[in-house]
Amino acid sequence: MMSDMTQTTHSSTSPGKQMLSEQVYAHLRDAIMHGDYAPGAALKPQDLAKQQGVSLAVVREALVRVVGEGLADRLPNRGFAVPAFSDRRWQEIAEARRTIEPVVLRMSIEHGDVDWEARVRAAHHRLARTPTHVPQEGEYYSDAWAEAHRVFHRTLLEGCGNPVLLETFDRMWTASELARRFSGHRAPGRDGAGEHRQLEEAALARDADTAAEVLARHLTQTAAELTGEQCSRLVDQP
Amino acid sequence: MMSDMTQTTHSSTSPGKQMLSEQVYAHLRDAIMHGDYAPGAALKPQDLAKQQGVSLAVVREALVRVVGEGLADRLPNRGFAVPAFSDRRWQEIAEARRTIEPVVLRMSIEHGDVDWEARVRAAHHRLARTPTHVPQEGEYYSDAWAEAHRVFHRTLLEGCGNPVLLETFDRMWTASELARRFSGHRAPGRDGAGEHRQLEEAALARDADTAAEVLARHLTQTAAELTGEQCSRLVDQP
DNA sequence: ATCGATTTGATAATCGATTATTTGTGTTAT
DNA sequence: ATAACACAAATAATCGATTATCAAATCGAT
Repeated sequence: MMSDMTQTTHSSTSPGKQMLSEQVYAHLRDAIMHGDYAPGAALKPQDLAKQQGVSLAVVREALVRVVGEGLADRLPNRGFAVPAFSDRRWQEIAEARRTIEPVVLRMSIEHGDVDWEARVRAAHHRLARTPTHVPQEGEYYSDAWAEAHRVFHRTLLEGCGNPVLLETFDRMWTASELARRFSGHRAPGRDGAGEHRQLEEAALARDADTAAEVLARHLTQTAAELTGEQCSRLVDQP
Repeated sequence: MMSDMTQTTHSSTSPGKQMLSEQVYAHLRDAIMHGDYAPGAALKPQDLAKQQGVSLAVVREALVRVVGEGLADRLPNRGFAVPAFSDRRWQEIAEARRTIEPVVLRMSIEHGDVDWEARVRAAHHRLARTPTHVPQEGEYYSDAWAEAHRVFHRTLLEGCGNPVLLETFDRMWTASELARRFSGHRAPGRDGAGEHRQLEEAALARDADTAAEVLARHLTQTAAELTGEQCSRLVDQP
């Protein structure tokens, strides 16, 4: 793909002249989250350095950051590797989300202002209008939908106004998406769109109880899908 | 079996051969948490490298990790620095803990087994028997007590059996301790020991409601002390 | 032939030096 | 006197090469 090798282009606006390690880090992060590497695959600094046209040091720095975010494992003296999520690991992540996110959602609904309401509406609109799949882009959810999905769930919680809690959400969402990506899961038959609409409605109606309950069910069902893979054990959601 | 012929370069203590970056990271982490650096102080890679007798690369790697854990800030092209916590930042951390920890404590009390009960007893015993202050060690809580305190609170939650939730606790505890260290707070007049005993009793009695309530109050009061204290000694940092 | 010790190839970890950026200082023109 | 510019010192970021370590392949003895 296109790699911005431009050295100190101080003219253009967007591409920016950030630190090299930042670019490499972002690239690595996106690649892992996109599923470009198989679970358990080794992330060899030398290959990455050559491939990105940078030195070992910057690759190593990026890798350390990636490990810090849980997007890679570090085997002592054996280099870095894409984490291989076990079924148990996925369950733990899902349980953590079920434990924390409903509580934060309650706080968000209590504290959120009008601007938050508007952003929730906007995020849901974008999510609902984004196609979940695009044929050209592979078998999994489209990148655009995955991002809209993340933004919607995050926006729902942003009313809490607490950066620490939102950062916790970010970490868990990242881990959750990575595990989902590796679960080899396909689009479920369940009505995700309906659940999202319910969430939006309850949030805007300031109905914290309903919203928290819907979110908990939403997360429970998402987890059930992935672990009980071949299960046609359908969801009770009308 | 191969005997330990590998005599590390100059390491005196037994455990021996870790990665250099790991040692430097641990040292840096402890130093920051101990308050060896003033809030906002610059962490100069060159100085640290010389001081630790290692190369810039390992220091840089350690610094990146430290930044990832929130124990340092990274100013682009301006190096690393100890974070300067604002009053607002501290409030946010405290609120996040009040939001999450009681919920996890409930889960812990529901799921914890007998081994967990034993560990809670042990942790509380150690905490109660450790002096909060030692004259020689400065004006703040003793290192031993701080560690016992952390272990007690963590053990209380460990019954939940979810590493993801415990990792969340670890991050928040670290941030909380760092902020507390920088708040310039002294020993409060409140009965912290009594609260801890209440927590232990409620947990072992499997009284989730009481335990969660006591924990929430404990965290609220801890936060109130620090922010209240700062009214007398003002902090100008925005 | 199998088990164990040893060599070997690959690569992770580290280092010393180079380049690029920022900050502070001094100079000059308005 | 002030502000803008240019220069200089400090240091952050990066690079190329070296050393240490591990895993697989090889060899030898029972």
